[in-house]
Order: sequence, then C-alpha cells, then structure tokens
Amino acid sequence: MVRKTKEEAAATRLQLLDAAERLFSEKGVSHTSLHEIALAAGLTRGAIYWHFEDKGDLLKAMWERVALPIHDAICSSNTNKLDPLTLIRSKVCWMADHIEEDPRIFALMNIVMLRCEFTDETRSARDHFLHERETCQRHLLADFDTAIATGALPPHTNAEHAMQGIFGLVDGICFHWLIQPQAFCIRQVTHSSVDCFLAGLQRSR
Amino acid sequence: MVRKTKEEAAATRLQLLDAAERLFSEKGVSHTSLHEIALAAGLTRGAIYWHFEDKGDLLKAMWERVALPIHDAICSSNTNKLDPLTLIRSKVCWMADHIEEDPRIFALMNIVMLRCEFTDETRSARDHFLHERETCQRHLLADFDTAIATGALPPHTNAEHAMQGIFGLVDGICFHWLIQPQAFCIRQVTHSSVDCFLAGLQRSR
DNA sequence: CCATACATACATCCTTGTATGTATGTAAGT
DNA sequence: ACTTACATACATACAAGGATGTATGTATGG
Repeated sequence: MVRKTKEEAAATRLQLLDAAERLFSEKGVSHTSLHEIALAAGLTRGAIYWHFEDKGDLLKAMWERVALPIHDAICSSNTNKLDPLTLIRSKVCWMADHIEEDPRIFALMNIVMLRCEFTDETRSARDHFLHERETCQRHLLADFDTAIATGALPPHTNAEHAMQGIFGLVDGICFHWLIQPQAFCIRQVTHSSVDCFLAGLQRSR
Repeated sequence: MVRKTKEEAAATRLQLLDAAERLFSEKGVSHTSLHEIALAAGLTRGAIYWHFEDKGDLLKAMWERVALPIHDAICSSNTNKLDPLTLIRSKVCWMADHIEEDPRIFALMNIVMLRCEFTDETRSARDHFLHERETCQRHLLADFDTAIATGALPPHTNAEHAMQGIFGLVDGICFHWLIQPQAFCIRQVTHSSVDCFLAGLQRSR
C-alpha cells in the first residue's frame, strides 16, 4: 500500500518517530537498526530514507519533537507572578513531576541518559540537546539573579554555582531513578532534595 | 613476537584493558570494535579472545579494575574519627576531587555516563556497577543514620531521601561536567553544592 | 611433549547506503 | 473531462564493508 497524500505521509513520519523512540529507549540507539525501526512501524527502510537522511537525522528529529515541551516548561517566563524561589522550585521539579506519567518524556530521558552514546553518530542530535540545555541554564541563572535581587536569597549567593548545583541535583536524581525506577519515588526525592538545597542557599552565611 | 611467560601475558592483558579503556572513552563502547582495540594495543583479536570471552567481558574487566578504588573510597569506615557530616562530605566529594587528575577515573565515569548504552551487551558490567553502587548507598545511608543519631542532623531527617539526594547531586554535577568540562569547575561546584545541601538538611524543620 | 599465548584465516551475519522500481497524487495542457 | 507529465512516497534489490565468533596454525615455556 503506497501512501500518497501529504497527510498520510506526515502520519508515516510520526509512525517512524514513534517506533524509533520506543526501540531506541528499549534497545539503545546503536543497537537498533533502521530495519528494525521500519519493521516496527510496518514499513521498510525506504520510508526512513525518504523522510530522514540517516539514523542521526532520525534521532535528532525524535529528540526535537519531545524536547520542545521540556524546554518551554523550564524557560517559561513568570506569568503567574510566583515568588522567585517557588518559580525555581516548580521549574526544576517539572521533569520529576512528568517523567512517570508521560512515556514520551520518559523515553527521551532514558535515551539521553542510558541508551545513547555521545559520539559522532549522535552529534547533531546532541548539539541540539546541548543548545537547549544552555538556554535552560541561562533562564535558570536569571531566575536565581532575580531571587538574589529581591532578597529571597542572600546577596552573597553564587548564582552560577547554585544553578549548576540544582541542575545537577535534579538530573542526577533522574539518572539514578532511570537506572533503578523501583528504588525510590523520583517525585518525592526530587521535591525534598530541591527544598533542602534551596533552604541551604537561603540560610548560608 | 609471541609472548610466553605469565608475567608477559598479564602485561598483555593490561595493555588490552588500557586500550579498551581509552577507545571506549573516546569513541563509545558499541562504536569500538575488538579489532580496533587489539590494534591500539599492538595485538590482534586473537589476544582479546584469549584473555576475555567477548566484548562484554572485556568491558566488565575494565570496569572492575577502576571501580575498586572508587568503591573503597566511599565505603571506607571512619578511621580518622571525623565528625559524621565531614565524613559524608569527604566521601561524596571524592569523585569530584579525583576525576580531573586521574585519567582512569575520568575514563570510567565518561564511559558510564556518556559512552555506554545500558543494554544486553553491557549487562554483566552494568550489574557489577549496580551492585557496587548499592553497597556505596548502604554505607552512605548508615553514615546519615549516624549523623542523625549523634545530633549532627535533626532527628526528623529522612536519611533515605538525604542519601538519594546527595548521591544524585554529585552524580548529576559529574554528568554535566563530563558533557561540558569547560563549563565550570567540578570541584568548586560540587563542594559548594554539597555544603549547601548539608546545610539545608541541618536547618530543616 | 604438552599447554600456553597468541596470530591468522575463514565463514557468517548485519548494517548501511544507494540505486532502481512503482504506484499514486497532482497540476497543466487541450 | 481527459490525457500527459512530473513529483511524491514509498518498496525492493544490490553492493560493499564491517564485526563477530570460531577454527586452525605456531612458536615458545616448562
């Protein structure tokens, strides 16, 4: 059955992205062949090579599709007029709050942290990831600056260290949870750890 | 040149481990062939198959060689009679204090976090890693219990959450640093973040 | 003389990339 | 309205290169 209309082609593309997402997350990027992906989507490699340049391009496309909402959540401006620390808390806990429910986010983080070698093959996807990561860090840094400026954090606070620390904290917990999801509740541990870290910032001398 | 004596054979084995360590860290585990490893060690695949069962076994052996000192550092008993929080601090900062100097530790963490897909091929090595990881966590948990029992931390402290949090913190910072080593000083950020986290624990209600 | 410690040779299986085939949608011409 | 022609959206076929595992060769130590 050859698909013809643009809508059907777009649907095919999504099927391929779905299959790639699932297989990459289950078996690892380099251990998944394009043949397997096409098969899982009920297609052939011809479809993949029509929609994507190669495996790296497919990975990148899959990556971009999921990374967008994550990026938006963390880089969103303070529309609700939350106080600075509450804003930071809600942003950095976003991942832990959604990774259990949203299989797509789970798959992305699983691929990034456990199922993907950072190498030439994944370079373009990785560059995209790093670029978004930097944007998130800049926004978070600005949020810390605001918190310091408004007195929510003491004036001597090192915003750069605070940002790197809290970012590492949530990613590290996520990393451990992905390795052993049954070991602990990522939501609880992330929330209490973030609260603890922010409390430590507030009361530092 | 065929090597004969047991000492020479042992040296050959170490050469293979060295080559594997370097290439795995540079190119990723699945993107490094046994042929490349043998070539880098000035040998052939025959030598690898003599000393190891397959790629997974080689990875596991390489892993065990480096993981041991890390394990010892974190699971060591409190011989210096440090106060509980200082002990915890020194243990969890050990990695950040050594990863820049020791290329072997750098390679191991780089492989674990960025250059290795957690999949069937790496299963035996991963299981070993997870087992040591659990041992470290148990020791660290005991250290937190001691800290609570001696009053260094408030009695209502959740030791399990604290352990997961601080472990995630240092691993997450390590993860980010490996992705972009030039972005920040891992030692500084780790130390200040750990201090901050422990301060938060101390002054929590 | 036998086991060790490799090197070499061989067969098989994948995987990738590309080239080609093909059926349909679509737009233009008449 | 009907044909023509071309682009689209794949499927199929082909060629080439690795990578792995194993089988065999071989030189030396003990």
